[in-house]
Amino acid sequence: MNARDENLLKAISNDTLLDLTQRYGQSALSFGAGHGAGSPARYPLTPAADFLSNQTGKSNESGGEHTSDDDDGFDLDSRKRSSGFDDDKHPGALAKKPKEQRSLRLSINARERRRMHDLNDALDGLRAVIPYAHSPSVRKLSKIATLLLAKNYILMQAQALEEMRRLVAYLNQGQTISSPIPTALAPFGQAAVYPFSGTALATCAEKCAYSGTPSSLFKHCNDKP
DNA sequence: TAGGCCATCTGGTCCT
DNA sequence: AGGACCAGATGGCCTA
Repeated sequence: MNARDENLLKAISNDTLLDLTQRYGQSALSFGAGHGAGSPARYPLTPAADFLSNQTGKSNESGGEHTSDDDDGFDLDSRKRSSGFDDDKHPGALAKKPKEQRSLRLSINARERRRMHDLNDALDGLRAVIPYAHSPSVRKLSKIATLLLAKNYILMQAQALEEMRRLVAYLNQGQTISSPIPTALAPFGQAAVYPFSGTALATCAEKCAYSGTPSSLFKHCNDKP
């Protein structure tokens, strides 16, 4: 782990996460929210895909699933124009390769693109279940911030569970078995960990102020204090 | 304008 | 052999 990551890790300390969690309660834990059907495509067409959409139009292939084979026909020049591709910096560039290698390379590129998109989808899923302010005024968590926040969230959940177990054990001491354990103290489930039923999300600025530790994690905050 | 974040391409390595 | 995974390089976009 490099120094930058360590700083980020400190920035997303357990205390900070506890604060966030207690502040936002369960409302921030919209499991699956915003990650289902109907959400706009997050990946604008790459030059390759852009080209393909034109190609498929020309070639009478209507709206089928995007496969790696589809990408085999994409136009190198269009990619070079708008995707930062530069033959000068890539001496072994695609255009100079035989058609067979070129087609193989394109298929590999398409697979890699899909793989990264899957990875990003998974990160979006993670963002959806960790407590931070999901609002239009708050920029999406960066990848590294998502991972670090998720890690601390897991640690916090484990800690909360352990404390809850201790509490239940303590309450059961000297009490008759007949008295039922309140559901709010159930050792499992969100109710035990999130007794707060927060409804409205606080602004990012409030969140940042509450956390007390302005950090690089909250650079996404666009709210004015 | 510098720095952060990101998408993409690419070649290498490992696995099935 | 083909696919998955990875890390480096590069350029675009956005923000302070």
